[in-house]
Amino acid sequence: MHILLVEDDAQLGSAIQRALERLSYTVSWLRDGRSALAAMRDRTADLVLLDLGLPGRDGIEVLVEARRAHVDTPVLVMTARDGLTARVDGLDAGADDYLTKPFHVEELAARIRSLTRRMRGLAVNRIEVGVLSLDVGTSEVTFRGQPVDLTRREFALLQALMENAGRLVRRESLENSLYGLDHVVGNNALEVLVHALRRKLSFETVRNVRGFGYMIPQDPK
Amino acid sequence: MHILLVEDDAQLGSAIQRALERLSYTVSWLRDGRSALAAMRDRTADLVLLDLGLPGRDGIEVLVEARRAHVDTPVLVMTARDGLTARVDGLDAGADDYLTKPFHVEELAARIRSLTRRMRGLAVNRIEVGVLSLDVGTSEVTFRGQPVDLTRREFALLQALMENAGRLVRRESLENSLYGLDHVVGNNALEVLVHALRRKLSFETVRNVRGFGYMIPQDPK
DNA sequence: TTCCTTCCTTAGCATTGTCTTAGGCTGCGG
DNA sequence: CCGCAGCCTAAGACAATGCTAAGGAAGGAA
Repeated sequence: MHILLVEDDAQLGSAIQRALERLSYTVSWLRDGRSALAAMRDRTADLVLLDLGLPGRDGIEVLVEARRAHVDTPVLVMTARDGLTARVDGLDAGADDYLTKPFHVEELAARIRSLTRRMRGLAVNRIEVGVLSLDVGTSEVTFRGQPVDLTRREFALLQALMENAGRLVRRESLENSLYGLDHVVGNNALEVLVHALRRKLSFETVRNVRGFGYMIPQDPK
Repeated sequence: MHILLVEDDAQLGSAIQRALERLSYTVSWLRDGRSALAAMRDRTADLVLLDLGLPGRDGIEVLVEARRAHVDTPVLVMTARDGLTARVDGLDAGADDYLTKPFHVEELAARIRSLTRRMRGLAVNRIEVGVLSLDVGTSEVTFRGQPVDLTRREFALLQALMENAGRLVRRESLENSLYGLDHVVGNNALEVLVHALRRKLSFETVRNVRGFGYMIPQDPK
């Protein structure tokens, strides 16, 4: 998964790059419109994160130009809070989603996941793993046919685990997708969260692999 | 089932066309108002998907013109503008439903299904959820048999919730359909609105799911 | 066994989300 | 020009949430 980040602000750019790399995306960071356009024409990226406040050439122009060249890579536009019309223009110009600065890394990660799901064709809003079912759209979860009330964090954790059902999800990877980079949380926050989730489902549902992380088996009980 | 898609943006247009064809609709894609109007006059389409941000001739004009020519094909309007104004303008001009960009394909599919059902005369413009009833055409709302006076925003909120009765509607999704992309609105505007609506109905009718959003149960009290 | 690391569990407290009221701006009709 | 309806922001109260801390249990290695 290769992400093209187009952002002129050094601080923000490097922060985003680090955050995304920690989520195990490959990130190419470009700082101006010209090289961004060139890179988009190469079509090597799977997704483009485009800042609209670029110096010189406007981000919108880059987008329009790329679309004109039939580059159909999904583009997620980032814009400052007051760029009101810019946002609308961005979508008209062919952006697939937008994000208003400032945003949380968690939010960005969610949008990226949603976009990649969408571009893989059939937008699957529902993840089913045995007796577990999770609807990303309505945030509803059922376990053995019964609806389960989860908090936001619990939901995010369950989603991350269910998206990788049957496979081990590394502790580090979970912490990154739940808390992002800017938030340094204590090292047992995740454990507490796992415990809360287990209590609401069952204790066998979430399995621990000592020293590595957690997983939900293909056929949870 | 033949759908007329009127959209000038190449990227979005082809995306929608592909998505709809995958759902086994027949799609004719037109890129400008003039040919759209001509096609509507032919009355060969069962449904029209009309983008309001057309170049040259405005989408609204196309719609008004078609209605004047007694073309009564159902029209679903797509817009990137402020949710409310576009909604009012569009519906005034004779649209049957609207959708704010960006939207998910499933959302579009749901609206299309609902529109075709409605035009088959099965369900009219009325949404009924238990003791709640809302008429999209006349903007009338009754609760426990009594008519209720709602403002435009309150109506829009209630409609969004009733269309998803029994399911949770994300806060973000509500904000998007109420305020469109012009998201400069403070973050508790929605809460104040919910409060106003609850006061006019009852406080148990609109349920909150902390951290996610709101919902109206299948059987509201 | 013994020691050390990792994980589980509970409790306490700071943060955040939501509800509610109040106040002010805007546009429209008398 | 005034009054009113509609809808926003601001601010305080209060409860849910999610963190840290801390002690105990369980796994793994010598």
